Amino acid sequence: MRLLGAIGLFKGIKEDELSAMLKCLGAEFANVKRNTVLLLAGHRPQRVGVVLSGQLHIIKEDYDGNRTLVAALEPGEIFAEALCCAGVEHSPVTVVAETDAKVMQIQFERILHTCPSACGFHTKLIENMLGLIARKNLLLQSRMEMVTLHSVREKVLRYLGSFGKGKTIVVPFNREQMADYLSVERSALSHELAKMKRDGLIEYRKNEFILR
Amino acid sequence: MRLLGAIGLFKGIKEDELSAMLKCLGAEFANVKRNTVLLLAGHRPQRVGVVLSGQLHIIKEDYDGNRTLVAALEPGEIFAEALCCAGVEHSPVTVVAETDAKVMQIQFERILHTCPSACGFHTKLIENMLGLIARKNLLLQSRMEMVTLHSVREKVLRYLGSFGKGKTIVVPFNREQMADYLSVERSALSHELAKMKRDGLIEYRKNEFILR
DNA sequence: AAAATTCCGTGGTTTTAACCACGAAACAAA
DNA sequence: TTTGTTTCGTGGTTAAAACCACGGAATTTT
Repeated sequence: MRLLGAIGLFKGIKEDELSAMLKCLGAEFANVKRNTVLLLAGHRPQRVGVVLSGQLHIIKEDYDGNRTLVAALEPGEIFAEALCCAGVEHSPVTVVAETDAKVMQIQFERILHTCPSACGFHTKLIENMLGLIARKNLLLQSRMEMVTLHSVREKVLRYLGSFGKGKTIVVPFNREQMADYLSVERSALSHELAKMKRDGLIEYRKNEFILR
Repeated sequence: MRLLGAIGLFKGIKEDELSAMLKCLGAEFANVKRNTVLLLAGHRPQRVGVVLSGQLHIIKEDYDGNRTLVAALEPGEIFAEALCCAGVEHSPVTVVAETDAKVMQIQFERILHTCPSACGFHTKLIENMLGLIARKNLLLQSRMEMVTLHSVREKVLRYLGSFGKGKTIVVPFNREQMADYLSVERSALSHELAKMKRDGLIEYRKNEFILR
């Protein structure tokens, strides 16, 4: 369980406190097979999940039946935390194991409400959760600003600009993913990048960019 | 201060506890003139604000100097809470009074960390804050899903669909605002709405819609 | 009621991005 | 090395949305 210490949710909690805490929180560990459903759309999210190994997918089923991938979760990431904190009754998404995986799940109630023995880590845990969700908030906010720009060029400039000018930027995406992130079509992105290079605005090779 | 009891942040806190709590939190009240800056971009957000009267604007200054309005805050709304919770050092936005206004500001530290006298409302307050931010999160998430759809029609269907089918939907926007929200151009939205009416998908008069 | 202002729909034009198809490069596997 | 597979750029076409301009309806102000 070396991983646990590195998870944002548990930041600042001493290694030797961890196991007592997990017991107090009613943490459950599960080795799940591919395609196991960890949270079903429509149900009430009551547990915060932590991915320990493998990959989970967050799936949204449209009103007319077609599925879209909302996110892919890697080890160390957590899920259902915002749903729990918001107190939603019916989850809008399904969480399913994309590969065989190991998952930890914690009763949300036990995080929030101090236990009879008033363990010291509750406040820290809540503070961490608050920080995580707030940061996700800001990320969503800034992505929204980017996505709502009105041209591919603006989006690219904003995106690269967020890293800073002049220096080499290693974008953590391939073209397809970058296009998704900016919410444009892949080939349209390629076209625009080529134009911007011609116009002397940027240079790039693969996923390394320099903003002039 | 009747308003305070109705604010999400203070939900569940008894009326008669409120004033003691505010003292404990170091709440400061201010009557500010139009154009007063309440939080300056680049500075460290340390206080959570509550609008008591008037209107505030959240402004973002682009790298190249042009200002955009991120949000307009009405009485009862709070601001800077996500920034504080995320622990950001330099605010990306400025908050400024658009009209003369009355504002309450609370030291974030005092919300988070229980005071020496261990007032009982801290946990409740933090729980409320967590809920507010988590819900904002989900809102952003679902708006993102809408905004990233690839046609005006899809956006409209998704938006109206979120209210439900068959019944009369009173959209809380005029056309311009609705277009902004969907991130499309106003006249393009009008065009598409007209087409959708012709196609028998929707009916509408002004901001009242029915999704068939 | 008249005047002014805001809001909305609509036709027409232009610009842009989506879409499609394909080939070369990069990379991985055999 | 050959083969297969994924990734990316690019030309050409089509579809869609942005943009513009205007007029009438609706609303507010005087």
